Amino acid sequence: MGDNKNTNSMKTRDRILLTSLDLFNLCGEPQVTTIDIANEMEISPGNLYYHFRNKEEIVFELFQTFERNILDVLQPPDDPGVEMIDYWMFVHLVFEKIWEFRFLYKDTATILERHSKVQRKFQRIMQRKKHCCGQIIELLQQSKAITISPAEAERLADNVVITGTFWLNYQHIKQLNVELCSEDLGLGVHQVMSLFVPYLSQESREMLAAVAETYLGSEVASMP
Amino acid sequence: MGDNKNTNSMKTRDRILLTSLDLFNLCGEPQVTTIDIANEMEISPGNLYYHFRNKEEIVFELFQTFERNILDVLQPPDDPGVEMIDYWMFVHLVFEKIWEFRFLYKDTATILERHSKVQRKFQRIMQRKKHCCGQIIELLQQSKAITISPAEAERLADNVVITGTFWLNYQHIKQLNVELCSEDLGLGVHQVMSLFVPYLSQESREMLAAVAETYLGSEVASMP
DNA sequence: GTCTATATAGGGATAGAC
DNA sequence: GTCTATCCCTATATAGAC
Repeated sequence: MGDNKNTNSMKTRDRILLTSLDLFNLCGEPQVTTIDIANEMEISPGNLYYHFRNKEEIVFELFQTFERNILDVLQPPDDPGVEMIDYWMFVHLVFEKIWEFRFLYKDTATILERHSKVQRKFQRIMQRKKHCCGQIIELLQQSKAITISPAEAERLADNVVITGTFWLNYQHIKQLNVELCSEDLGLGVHQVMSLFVPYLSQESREMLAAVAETYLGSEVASMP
Repeated sequence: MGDNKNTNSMKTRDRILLTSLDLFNLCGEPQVTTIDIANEMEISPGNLYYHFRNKEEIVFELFQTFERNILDVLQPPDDPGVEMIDYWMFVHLVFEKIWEFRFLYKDTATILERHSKVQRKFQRIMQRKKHCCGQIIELLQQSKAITISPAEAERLADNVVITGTFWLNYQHIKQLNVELCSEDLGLGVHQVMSLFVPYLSQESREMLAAVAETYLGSEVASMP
């Protein structure tokens, strides 16, 4: 039943949401029918339609949960004493939240096509990601950890968002047979952080390398 | 009828392929039915099924054309006298080919889901992109235009492929109302090239900036 | 709240005439 | 090669009993 605690004691409405999320993440939202969801839960399709007008509404509700969660996470560290490890953890949190709702990122086009409300919300999340990235660059610059021109900072922010948004898709195509799991997310974090590396001071670069070593360990050596 | 010359004098089979390509690119492959294709061409659905067993076969044939084309393009420049502009043009050619078959990149997951043959082929195209990128880094290093460690070169190559593969998706979400057109591809090329910038020598960096100026002109100023 | 049964619609695909 | 007619299947969604 995936990572979520989905027990029979829960309200049916919530169980539908959790089961849908699991199936969507596993098979892709377009592949999962309302019947599939009902079967998996061992309830009748009629029951499902008592709780939700249609499949769209399930997707929309899941998206709203995602939106609340990710906007919550997208508060970059801003203490004066932030270290490289804090940035790493921050990116990791974002990746974990995306992982939890990865079906939204697997078939984004198809899903956004249908609901213009979700379109704009998804767009705003990406803008927010970029804004966060800008703030982080600002911070790094203040602490002399990075040297970068405004124009390059703009390109860097876009590249961070692109890699942060599509790394899962990339990895999925790269290893079609191997099923990715949440333990592999560190590789994505590493990939994103690597975008900052050439701009970092020698000192910060070494600190980042140490963090990567800690969090990836041998994994980094076995990367394809 | 899009960019392709699709005239009534052509063989029906080829007209089906061109019309499908246009509709797929315009609306997304999952949204387009065989009926839509037949209607657009003003032939009967039965006629379409005379030429193709099913929709899958149309997609597969289009994919094969794309594969031949892109593998043809993915030969990085290797003359001793290559300049920054040659790399720019190379990336531009890749973007143009992807643009021509952009439906494959818009709903990749859904499309790959169905045909395991296409899966492996698409995977190989990405590997090839990365290989190309590696060769380019090698060349740049030989001509002293770039300084980069092997580990960083590996991350850079992945980032280049990610941005090269998903920039269209990114741009599409970013500007949902505005319809992207092939004239905007320069922005994607610029985004990819920006990944190399921090590693470039001062001289090469200035050359690249000049090329970008020429090919983007005022466009670069109006970027969001 | 939950079930069973069923209506509806749309897309994929075929048969057979021309 | 092309058309018309039609079939089948599957997914969505509803009605009404319990």
